[in-house]
Amino acid sequence: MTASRARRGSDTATRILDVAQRLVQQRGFNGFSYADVAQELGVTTASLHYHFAGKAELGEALVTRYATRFAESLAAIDARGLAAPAKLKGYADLYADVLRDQRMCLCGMLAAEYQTLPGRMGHEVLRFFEDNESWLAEVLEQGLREGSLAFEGPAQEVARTFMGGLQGAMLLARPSGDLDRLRAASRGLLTGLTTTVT
Amino acid sequence: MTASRARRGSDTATRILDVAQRLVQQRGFNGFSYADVAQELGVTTASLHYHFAGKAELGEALVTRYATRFAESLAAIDARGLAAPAKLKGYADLYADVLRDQRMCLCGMLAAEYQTLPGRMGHEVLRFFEDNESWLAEVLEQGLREGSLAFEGPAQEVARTFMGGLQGAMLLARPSGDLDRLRAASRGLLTGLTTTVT
DNA sequence: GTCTATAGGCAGATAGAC
DNA sequence: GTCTATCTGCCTATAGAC
Repeated sequence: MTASRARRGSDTATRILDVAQRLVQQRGFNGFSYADVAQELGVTTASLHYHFAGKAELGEALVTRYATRFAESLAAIDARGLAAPAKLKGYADLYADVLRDQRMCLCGMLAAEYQTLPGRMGHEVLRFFEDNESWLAEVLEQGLREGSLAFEGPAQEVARTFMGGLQGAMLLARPSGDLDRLRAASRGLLTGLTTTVT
Repeated sequence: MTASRARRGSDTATRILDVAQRLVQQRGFNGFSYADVAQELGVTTASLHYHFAGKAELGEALVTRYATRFAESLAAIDARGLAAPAKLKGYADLYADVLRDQRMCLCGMLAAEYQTLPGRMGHEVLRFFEDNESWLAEVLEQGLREGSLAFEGPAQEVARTFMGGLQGAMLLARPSGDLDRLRAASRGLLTGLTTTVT
């Protein structure tokens, strides 16, 4: 897969992933073809098959890269040493970034198509959400300890509700192209967790 | 479209819609074919084209029927004359019904695929969500008047956040096949709106 | 690494017999 | 209403030249 390349970020494999990712986020895994990607890059589909054996392998690479980058973003939030509400705000902001260009979260889109995905892809999508849940649950526990957050029930359940709220808000905001809808939902979900007066 | 038929609910057009609806809810509009539906019904694709000129027309019929039925369910909730929290619970229960058979909400699935949908279909999907929003917003206002609900900001925004929370919960619950996740999210979203002590 | 050429299959769709 | 037969186009994928 073009292993030895000094200038990362612009070799062919990476550009294929970039275009394919955008297409999946906008149209779904069943809504784009090798031909779409090839045409946009000005190459042939045969060239794509050199870099990624098949659509399934391309899909796996997409999810893997996306999950890695997302984990890095979460680590970056952690590194700032913020209070729990600010961390949640940072998390929600990641979603706002995704919504630009009328994109859905890659894994949110793939979750919708889950039953049609190649097996390995499906597993990676599941893991993405589990990792998100774990990170959020930790932040929520931190908030409890700090007294900056208040909620009932297991942190993991609240984490899922929060993450689902953001995914659903993206899902509904995208058709109308209204970024503010996601922002409003983020605010609403956050205020439901924040202690009224610190 | 097979207009004159006494025994409604089992004529061919209806059975086509039933199978197609399930396939769209499970696999997406770009994840099923006329051949899939035809095979399951033991007819040919040519027969499907007799009832629905093309996939776009079939899709429109699917959304129209789904929206009509959903509106009827909401009217049924209204007819019971419940307090606002109970109405919201009734609304959330509609989503729980949908999740059975690993199904996504038809319009939630189509929202993901929005950018690939035939124009008319897209419009109908948008209208579905607008109608839902309006109904929820009214219930929320009722809750404010009753004193049974408490929230900040415009009712319409809260309605969107609530609806998005349920759609997102379905999206995330379906891959793991865990119905309880949706129930937990429903509870969480509701308690965020309910006045602590009446 | 990228190309041309092509295979083989499935997609949505239509014509016309029954 | 449903069928057979067929069309055209796109899809994923491969072989082999450059």
